[in-house]
Amino acid sequence: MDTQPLKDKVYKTLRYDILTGKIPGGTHTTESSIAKQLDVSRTPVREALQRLTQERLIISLPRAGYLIEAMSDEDIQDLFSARFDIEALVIKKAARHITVDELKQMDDNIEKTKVCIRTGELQRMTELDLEFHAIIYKAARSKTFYRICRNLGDLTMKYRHGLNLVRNLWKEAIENHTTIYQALLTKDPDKAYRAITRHGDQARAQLIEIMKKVRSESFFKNDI
Amino acid sequence: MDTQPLKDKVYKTLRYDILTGKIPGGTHTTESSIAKQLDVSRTPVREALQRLTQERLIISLPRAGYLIEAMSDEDIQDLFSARFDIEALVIKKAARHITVDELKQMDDNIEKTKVCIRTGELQRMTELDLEFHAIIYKAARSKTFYRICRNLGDLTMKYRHGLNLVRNLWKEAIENHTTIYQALLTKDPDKAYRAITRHGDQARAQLIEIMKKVRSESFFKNDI
DNA sequence: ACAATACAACTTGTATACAAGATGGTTTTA
DNA sequence: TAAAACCATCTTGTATACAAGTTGTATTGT
Repeated sequence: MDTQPLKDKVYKTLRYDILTGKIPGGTHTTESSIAKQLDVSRTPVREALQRLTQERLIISLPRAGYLIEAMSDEDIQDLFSARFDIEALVIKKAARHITVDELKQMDDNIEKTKVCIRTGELQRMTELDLEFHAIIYKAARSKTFYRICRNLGDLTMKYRHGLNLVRNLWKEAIENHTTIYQALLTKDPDKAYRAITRHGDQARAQLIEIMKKVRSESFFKNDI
Repeated sequence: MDTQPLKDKVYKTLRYDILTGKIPGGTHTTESSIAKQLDVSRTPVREALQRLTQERLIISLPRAGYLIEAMSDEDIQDLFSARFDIEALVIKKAARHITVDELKQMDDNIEKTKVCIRTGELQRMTELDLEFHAIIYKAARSKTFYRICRNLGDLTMKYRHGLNLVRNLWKEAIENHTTIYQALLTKDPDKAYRAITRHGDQARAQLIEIMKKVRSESFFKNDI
């Protein structure tokens, strides 16, 4: 589409680069430098940066540029906990409303993910994971929860990036997805609740593990 | 403060006017008209409008101005349900972490509200209500939940405006606040959970009642 | 009279010029 | 030599000019 406004292009570009870690947390940047890089004026860049600021992906330093948000370990854990707390709430609703068609979509999603694990398409796997959870959000039949969950899902994406490095963790995740799917098949809210809670607990444990590793690695690097 | 950027002033002004209903839902407006009214250029207005668009308070019509969001009854109920579902989750956490100082703040808040009910300061009552809930959000010790709850609280504010007209409803609300406070005093998560759930159910019932009234009134008006 | 086309008046989208504040280095003075 | 003041430079903040798209109306032709 040629008709897409520049500000949206800029927004999407920056957002993607931040969420995938291409622009690492802690990076300092300015409106002009981004404008120059993307060959547009400052105006669309300003608007994109403002949206990202509101989404808490970057921090505006008044008259001193912008900083790519780097959450503390504590904040990251808080984000993950909150996300799964809310998803646990949401899945109960989803269990009551989910349709056979949506269950079919989940099943397809799981099969596709299995293929991706074998072929090692990391990027695609992340997309499929987002999609899987989005099916649940949608099945809950609440616009408000859908919006909140999508937002949290996007935010966590940034910090889940380390997971891509460990093949094993994806296997665990897909097992959990299968369990969740089976629970939803029976339309039992409590069963689904337990399934997603386990998924969340494992994800959180993995996160802490990875954070430890990253921490110790960078510790060594800084020490040399 | 003279140092406050114009865009922030514009944002706050518009936001307040929308949330309090001074600018009614469904109103159509443009960047230029707002700029003229507030005697600033379009630039700060654009940025304010964009923030509000992201917050779902207004809708951007590409090259055709802006529309003040007017949620459907269904969406409003969804918003209220989601808000109290999440608050129920949050208050369990709050019950575990709340300090005596915060409990004192709640107590003060309740006393102040009682005074306001007698004097009939509607504006102040709304502020105190937001404050009461904010104490709970804060006591949950989760930045993520705090952010979500504040956002939902602000959004519901707009649609709670009808409540101001009915003195009786405020009395019910303050009774519920007292119950919640007492539950938190005992630091019993489940008791607190039950208290806020009741508060939510009543608020939702009141909302439906008021929506019916508004609906039938406007029905008559349109019928003449 | 009706339909189609063109134009005029809106709208937002984008670029740019300039204002104003903050920061850091350099120069000057004690 | 050290400290203070000033200025150059970099940042965002704001205004404005112009581009481009959309819509509705008026005019013209059939």
